[in-house]
Parts: sequence; C-alpha cells; structure tokens
Amino acid sequence: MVERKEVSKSVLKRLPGYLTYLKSMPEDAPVHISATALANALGMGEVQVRKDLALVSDGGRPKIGYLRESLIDDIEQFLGYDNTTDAVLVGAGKLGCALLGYQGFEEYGLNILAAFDADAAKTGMDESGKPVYPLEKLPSFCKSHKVLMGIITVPSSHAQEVCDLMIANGIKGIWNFAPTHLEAPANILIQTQNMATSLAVLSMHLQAQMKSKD
Amino acid sequence: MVERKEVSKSVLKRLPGYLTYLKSMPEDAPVHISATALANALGMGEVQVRKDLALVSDGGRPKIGYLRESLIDDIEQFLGYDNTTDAVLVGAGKLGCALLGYQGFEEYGLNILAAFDADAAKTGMDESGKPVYPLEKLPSFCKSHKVLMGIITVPSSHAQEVCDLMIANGIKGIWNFAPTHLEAPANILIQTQNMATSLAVLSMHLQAQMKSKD
DNA sequence: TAGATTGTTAATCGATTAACAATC
DNA sequence: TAGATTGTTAATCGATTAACAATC
Repeated sequence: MVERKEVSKSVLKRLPGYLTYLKSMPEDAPVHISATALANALGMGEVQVRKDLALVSDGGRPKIGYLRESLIDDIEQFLGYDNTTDAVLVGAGKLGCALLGYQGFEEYGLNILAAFDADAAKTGMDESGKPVYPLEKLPSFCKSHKVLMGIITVPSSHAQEVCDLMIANGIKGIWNFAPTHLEAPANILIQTQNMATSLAVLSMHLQAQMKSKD
Repeated sequence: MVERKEVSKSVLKRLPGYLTYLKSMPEDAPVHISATALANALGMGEVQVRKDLALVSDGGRPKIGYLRESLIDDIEQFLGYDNTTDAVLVGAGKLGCALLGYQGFEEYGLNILAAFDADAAKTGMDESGKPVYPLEKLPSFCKSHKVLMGIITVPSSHAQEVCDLMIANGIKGIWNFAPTHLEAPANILIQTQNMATSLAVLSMHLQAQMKSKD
C-alpha cells in the first residue's frame, strides 16, 4: 500500500478491471506479474497500467514486477473493498430483487442490509433471505444503522422523491438505476448506472459496422 | 438533423442524459429550450452542452434556442433509437430475466428477441412472455434473425465461452454484465456494464466523506 | 554485466472552457 | 436597436503517451 494520492476518475474506473483480471488468474500462475504482462492481457497501454499500479502500490520491483497477492490487496484496500459499506435499496421490483440477491457484491465490500418498497404487497422476506420493509421504515432504519449508501431501483417517476428521502436521512452516496437525472446537493454523490449510455455506445458501433458493410 | 460527424465517446455518453431530461419535461413547458437552460437544469457547463447539441442538430436559433420536439428527434436519430436493434440474451438467471422483462429498452430502440440458457430447466416461456431456448439453439437463431447484438448475463466463469459463441455466429456488439474482461477481435465492441466501476467511484466518495468528518 | 522492468520527467494529444463574432 | 442566444475560433487544462534514468 502507498500513501493515498489524489486520483482521477479515469484511473479509478480502470482499477476494478485490473482487480478482476488478477483475481481470475489460476492458482498455479507465477506469483509475480508485471505491468507489461497485465497491460497485454487486457489490451491496454503498458505505460498507463504501470502508472496506475504505481498509484496504488509500491510493491513493484524492477525485472520482477508485482507480487500478485500483494497487488490484489493493495487495489482492494485502495478501493475500500476491505471494509464493507452498508446500503439500503429502495424499489423491490425485478431489478431490485436481482441486485438484492446478487452474492457478488460482498466481494466489493457492499452489503445491502434491506430493501424498502412503497407497495405493501412486496413487504416481507425476499427470496434471497433479505428483508423488504415498507418505505415508511426507511428513516428510522437509516439512522439506527448509520447507512451512508442508497440504491434506487424504482421507476423514474419516483426516483427523485426517493432520492430526497434518502438524503434527508443521512445518505451520502446514491447508486441510481432509474434512467433519470437526479437533483442533489454538491456533497452528495449521485452515481447513475446509465444503461442508456452503454446502449448508445453499442448502437453507434453497430450502425458504423452496418454502414461499412454496404 | 445534421450531417454526421465523428463524435467522441464522451459526447456520446452525455447525449442520453439530455434526452431523458428533455423527455421528462412537462407537456405545458415552453416549446423551445436553450442550451443554457438545459445546462443549468443538469448542472453542466453551458458551452459544453451547446457544443454537444450543435453536433447532433442544426435547429438552434439565436435568442430562441431549440424546438424541444425536434431536438428530441435529432438526438434519438443520432443515437439510432429510431430504428430498433434486435438482440439475444444469454443467461436466464435473475439479472437476465430482469433485463428480459424490462419494458424501457424499447425506448432506446433495443428489442431483446429471446433468451438462451444452458440449463434445460430454465427453458420455456419467461414470465414476461419472451421465449427462453436451450443454448444449442443460439447459432441457428442468430443467423436466421441476423442478430448483431448479444447480452451476456451468465456467471463470469462462462462469459468468455458465450462471448466466443456469439462472435462465431455473427454478433458484432456485446453488452456484458459479467464482471470480467472479455477477449475479442478488434472489430467487435465489448461494452462491459461495469457495476464494480460505479461502486468504486461511490466507495471513494464515501471514504472521503467519512474522513472529512473526523 | 546485460537486460527486463520499474518509476519519473517531458511531450503530445484530446477534451473542455473561454472569448468572440454572428444572428434573430 | 439592444440583448439573448447561437456557433466558432483560440486558450487552457488534464490525461495519455513517449522518452529516459534508476534498479535489481
């Protein structure tokens, strides 16, 4: 681990990619890995990877590279995956339940404590074993569990009010799955998981492909 | 609409945001909207918005702005939302089914024709009314329907083989929900919907928040 | 030592922002 | 005309890439 520096968003977005690759390597792979090797494996520039790694770890040794295990630890620590973040989820629809039941989040240090829904019919135990409470319970729950992160999986038409409710109850970061822009004070981070964005990039590529085929 | 220019990925990623905001405006709002107004509403720089809009539309008029309806049309046409893209989905688990049943994709010109799963038990009709076929049927289906886009919602351990299978059957763009790096030829676009990336950004924010509170 | 790899310093590139002229 | 807004041209900024010195 290295002294924490100011790190750009673009670097931050590349780190999880390194991590998943490193973790996916077989047990019997060499214990060391170089920035060069990692770059080649992921189809990236080697200088960029080297610089990114230098930012989160000082375990790199000339001619040898990084000890894989330590590198994984350093990235995880840097990303805060080592200490879990508790979150609440609002909107126990299909997507909400899918997220609620997804085991993989643990790995990222995310722990969804409970879901909330305005529809009383959805209340009770989720199939994954997590509780679904009526929305009215959200304020007391957030406060007593000191929850800092909220996940929004309600329809766009209700996203803003849920967002406001979360903020009013102490939440500082919101992961928004509703395809809409949310208004919030500057100190609150809204991260909209924009499916539309990915789709836009894909659509453009396919259009270009088809055009080049003509 | 305007003559299509080469457009950067960053612009492309902002366009859907404008679109959703414009569409969310009430019926009785003024028929014209200026880049300035749009920028303010979304908390962005007005010059940036103006430049982005100029890229996709030439309907802007000094002192007046853009006709909202036309602007929506122009952005949609630019993003290819006006002609639908057919897609297949592989992996009819929770997330796969959530996507399969999501109505909102229509709006983006995405039409998921069918899902495929290696597990015979999942085969049949999805609750949303879309068919789930055994994975063996994928090749013939892709070819007969000339599908160009594939969606991967299988576990990471099987993502690469599904990816290879899709490419072998003519798919040119892949929307990957498995948290793993996929290897593909340069002319194939892999768009990984990286939840980990969003989480990383959120975690960092929360860490910083907590530290500033000490 | 020689060579592979590291980290660093400088150059390039691209995107954003600022300044301005054009238009209704 | 005056003022708001547009589109464009130039300046700034930040991130990426290239070149190089340091290290084992």
